[in-house]
Amino acid sequence: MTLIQDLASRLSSAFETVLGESVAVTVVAAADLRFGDYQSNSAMALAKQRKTNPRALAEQVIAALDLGDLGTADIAGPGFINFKIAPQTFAARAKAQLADPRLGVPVTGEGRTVVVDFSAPNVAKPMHVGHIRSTILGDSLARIARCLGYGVITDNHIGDWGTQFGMITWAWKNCLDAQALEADPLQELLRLYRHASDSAKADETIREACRLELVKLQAGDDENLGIWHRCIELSRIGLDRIYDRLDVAFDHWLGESAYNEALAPLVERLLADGLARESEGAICIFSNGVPEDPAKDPFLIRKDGEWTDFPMMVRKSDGGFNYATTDIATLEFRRNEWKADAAWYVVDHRQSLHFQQLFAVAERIGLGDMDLRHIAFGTILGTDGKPLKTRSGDLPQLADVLDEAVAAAATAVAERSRLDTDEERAELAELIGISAVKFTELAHHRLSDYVFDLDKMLALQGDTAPYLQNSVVRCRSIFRKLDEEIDLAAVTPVLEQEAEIHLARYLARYGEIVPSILEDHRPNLLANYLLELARAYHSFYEACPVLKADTAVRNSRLVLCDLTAKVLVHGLSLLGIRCPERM
RNA sequence: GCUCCCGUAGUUCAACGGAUAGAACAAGGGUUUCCUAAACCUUAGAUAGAGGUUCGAUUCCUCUCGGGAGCACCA
Repeated sequence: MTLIQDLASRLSSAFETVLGESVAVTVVAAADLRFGDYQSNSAMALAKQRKTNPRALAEQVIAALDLGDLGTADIAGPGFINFKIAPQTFAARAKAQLADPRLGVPVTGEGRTVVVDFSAPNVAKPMHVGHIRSTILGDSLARIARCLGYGVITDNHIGDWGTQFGMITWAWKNCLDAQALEADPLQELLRLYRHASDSAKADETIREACRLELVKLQAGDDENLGIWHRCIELSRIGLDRIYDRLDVAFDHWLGESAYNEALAPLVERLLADGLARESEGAICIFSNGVPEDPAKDPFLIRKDGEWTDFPMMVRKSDGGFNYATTDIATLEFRRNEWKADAAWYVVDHRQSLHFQQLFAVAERIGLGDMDLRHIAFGTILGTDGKPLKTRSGDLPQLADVLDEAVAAAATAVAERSRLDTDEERAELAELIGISAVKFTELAHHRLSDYVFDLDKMLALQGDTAPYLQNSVVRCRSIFRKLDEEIDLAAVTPVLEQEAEIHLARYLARYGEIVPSILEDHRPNLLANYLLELARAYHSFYEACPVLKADTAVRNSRLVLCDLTAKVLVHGLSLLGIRCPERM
């Protein structure tokens, strides 16, 4: 049980005693430590409902409140109830936390299966910087959900069946450079794609030719399927290399092509059930009048002063399917085959309208009980403040960006690392460079745009991954210098210095932070927490010598060091970031 | 035109409707015979504007201004 849960439960009993009925109460970590460690606004909220005086209610509640030896409570302002936790409570918590493999993180997702759909690059095009967000964010959310006990299925729903394959196939047939393909397959595929894309843009007949290649592929044409297989195979090599470096793995790679067989029957069924109908030669799903407010209806749009249909198209007039069809089929598969209770789509915010439609369709086809989330994120901007554009083709490739990050980290390592061998240093540079990129992503609010600025990303001080990693290294270093075996599990810390209490206070919050991330799918809350914890540790480290202290104090502080290292390592692992032993 | 997202220190970011808006970078001043200075301590600096709801608003509502995105055969 976390401190918040403990306090809330005791407070709830006190309210029940006073009011004669059970009521919901809230307790949150105090924003300002001068007021205590935790606070509750419930007296104000409940007094308002009952039209009584909030301070008077709070006083009655505090009189009825049994905090045991947790700490003390008092009233402030218009009726805040502030809790001050006793140092020995924090000490006992630290001891218990150290003995707990979960470090105090509760299990909140047991029995629930969630599919996390993220990364999903288009095959045959190298990943570019724009793919960082979905990949890193999705991986972290999957790790966090797994930690909380959810059954997690990660699925890389790659774009391996869409329009770009028509283009690539056309270019493959018309201007493949076999030697270049041999030498550097990924670059040749990219060249083919760019060539076709540019040509199609400029020339109507080429656009049509590409479209026909796609139709042939989707109809099962042998030659086109052969080319397709070859492209997938080659692309996988490049993708795997990047996922390896990023330490990202998927349970499944069920791309759009995996659902090809399901699409035609799906559309027939939608037609038969009256959920879709023909329009201008295409098959579409229209508004069914729910919700009543047309502005909230994803199938309506305002045009020339009136609300007009904005249907979801499931079959094009040429008979081809588009990704709306695939997404519906994919969702059904995830429910039927994987028994998923939830699906989280970690996808660019620009697709929010599409997901509103998809989720509305899910309701209509009987999947309304699924918890479907579009976990949207903002745009990565260039240093000019404008979005990096996908179509232009001149986006920095992800692999190059990672190389640059590692190179910059290598410079820093060369200047300040205490590691001896070149091998260790190279390994550290790789770790720090990748960590810096990941942490930059995860420390931001997912909906905000951010400027992709390598220099800032790699400023290896302040609010960065190396700052956190360095805290762990400092913890570990102490234990390397310790020349005796101590059974820390037997030690009950005694907290006297403010820096010790402050550190213990933050350690106790870990179990409260991790579940809260999934309330709005925001790993940046964890990133912020870890920075605060690391700051508390660094301050403690400066103020409280460990190894030179008397035995009892030393052992007490060793518990804090060990627990800090464990929480930081665990928290960083939920962000997909590893820690070095030394740096 | 309509819909959605976003406007917080010079810069990059925080803040379930809570109290005196919190960090980092940059700027100024300090700290190392002492466990890793990728650190610590310290000074200065911000809610775009106007209304409204509320005991209480950066947060919710309305409008204005500014930035971005989306608007059926692309994904």
